[in-house]
Amino acid sequence: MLQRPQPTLKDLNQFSMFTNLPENILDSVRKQSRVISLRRGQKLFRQGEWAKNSCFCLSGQLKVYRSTRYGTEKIVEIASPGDNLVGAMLFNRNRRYSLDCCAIKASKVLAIDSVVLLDLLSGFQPAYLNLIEELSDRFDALIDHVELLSVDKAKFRVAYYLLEQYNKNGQQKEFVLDSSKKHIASLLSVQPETLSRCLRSFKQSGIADSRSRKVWILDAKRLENMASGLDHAA
Amino acid sequence: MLQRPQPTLKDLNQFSMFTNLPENILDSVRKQSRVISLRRGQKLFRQGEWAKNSCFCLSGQLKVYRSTRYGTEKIVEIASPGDNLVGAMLFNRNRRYSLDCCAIKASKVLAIDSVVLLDLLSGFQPAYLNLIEELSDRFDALIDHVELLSVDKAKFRVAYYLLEQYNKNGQQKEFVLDSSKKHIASLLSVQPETLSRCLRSFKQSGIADSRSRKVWILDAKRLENMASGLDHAA
DNA sequence: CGCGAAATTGAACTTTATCAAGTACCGTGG
DNA sequence: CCACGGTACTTGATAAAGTTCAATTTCGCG
Repeated sequence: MLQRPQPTLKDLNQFSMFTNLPENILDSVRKQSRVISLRRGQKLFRQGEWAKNSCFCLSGQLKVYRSTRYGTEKIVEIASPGDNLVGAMLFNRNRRYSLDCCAIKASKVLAIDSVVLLDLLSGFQPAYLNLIEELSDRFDALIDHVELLSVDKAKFRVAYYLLEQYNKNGQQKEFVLDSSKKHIASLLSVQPETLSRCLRSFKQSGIADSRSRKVWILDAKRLENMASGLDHAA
Repeated sequence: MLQRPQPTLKDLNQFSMFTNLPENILDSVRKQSRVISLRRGQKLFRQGEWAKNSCFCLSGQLKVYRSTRYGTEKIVEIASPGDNLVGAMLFNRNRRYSLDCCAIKASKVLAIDSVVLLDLLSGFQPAYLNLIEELSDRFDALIDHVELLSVDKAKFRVAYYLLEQYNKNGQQKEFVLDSSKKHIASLLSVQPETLSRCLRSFKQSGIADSRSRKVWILDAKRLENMASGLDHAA
C-alpha cells in the first residue's frame, strides 16, 4: 500500500461530509488524512479487523462485500470516486469492520483515523450534522437494499438498478455501466446468468438494449413501471 | 394515542443508550420524554412522515416494516421491551421515516424529540459514545440481515433464526417464540408456508421440535452447522 | 495477437411461491 | 365462562422462477 502523504482540498470537497466546513477545520482534516494507493485486487480491510480508519474513494473502484457462510461473496457497495466506503465509518472504540473491501481497479483511498476525524468535526455543529446525515443516508440506503432483496423477482431488481443508473446519468438514454456484470449481479444478489437473461428479456420487449457495458434506455416509462412492481410482464 | 406524561427511571435503564449517564442528564431525558400507549393494530409512524421523535419500546410488541412496491409487507424488526425502534433514531433536521411502525400487541412506547435528545446527550462524552455505538450496532445488524437475505436457502434462514432465539434464551433447550410465525416469516422474507415446512423438516430430522409457539432444540450442534451453511441436508 | 476472464446461452434441476382447502387457535362480545 | 368469528397455521398440489452445470462466444488487457 503505497502512501501519498496528504490529499488535496479538491479531493476532500467531493464528499458531502466535508462541504461547508470552515477552512481551518477542512485543512486539519486534510493534514490528518493520508492517501492509500491500491493495486487491482488488493484488499483495503477485512471483516473482523480493527476498524481504525474512515475511508473514502478518491479514484478507481472498490467492492465492499461480505464473505458469506456459504463461501460466496455478497457485494454491498461498489464504490466509485466520491463515495465513502460502507462500513468504514465507525466512530466507536471497540468496533471492527463487518465487511471486506477490495480494489476492483487500481484505486486511491483517503483514510483518516476515525477518532481524530470525530474530534475535528465535533467542535463545529454543521460538520457534526453532515456526519449524522451521512450515517442516516447509509441506513436508508441499506433499508432500500433490504427491500430490494425481499422482493424475489430478478427482473424487478435489474430494472431498479438500470433505472438508478439512468437517473444517475442525468436521464441520458445512453450510458455506460461503471462495473462488470459479475459485480452488478452480486450487488443485486442474483447469478450472472440471471442478470444476462433479464437484460436479454428487456431487449426483446423493447425496454432497454445493451451491448457489452453500453446501455440504451428505450422505454423509460415501462422501465419505471417495472421497477415499481406495476409491470409484471417481461 | 393515550399519553402518560413521563417514563420512570427504570423504564430508561433498560436501554443501553441510557446506561452510565449522570443522574441529572438521565433525569432531563426522563422529563423530556413521554409515554405513548398504542392499541393492537395502531400505527406509531409511517414511511415518509416527518421523523420528529426517537422511539423505544417499553412494553408490548411492535413491527417495523417497509410496505413494498409490490404491496406486500417486509418486516425489518419485531421490537420487544428494551428494543429501540429501527428507523426511529434520526438525528438530522430534514429526515423522514423510511419505515412504517405498527403495534402488534397493545404497547407502550417511550418517545423523545430527537433534537432535544441529541442536545441532552451531546454535552456528556460517554453518552455520546453510547449513541454512536447504538447506531453502529444497528448498521451491523442490517448488514447481517442483508447477508441472510442474500443466501437464498429458506432452511438456512430459519435455522439462523432459531439459533438466535436459542442463544437469546440462555441456550435453554425449550423456549417460546415471542412472535407469530406469520411475522417471523416476514422478518426472514419467506412465505408462512415455507416457514412451516422448514420447521416440519427440522422436526423430522431431529434437529428441533416445535408445537404452536413452543420450540425444543434437540440437536444444537446440527442446528449450528445448518446456520453456518455446513449442513445442507434436511 | 493471444490468453484468461467475463458474458452468454441452453438444458436440467431445485427450490420456493402460489393457490386452495382444511384445521387450530385466540381475542372478543355475549 | 362459553360461543363465535376471524386470523393464524398447516398441508398438499401445482407452477413459476432462479440456480446450477456445461459449453461456447466475446471481451479486454498485456
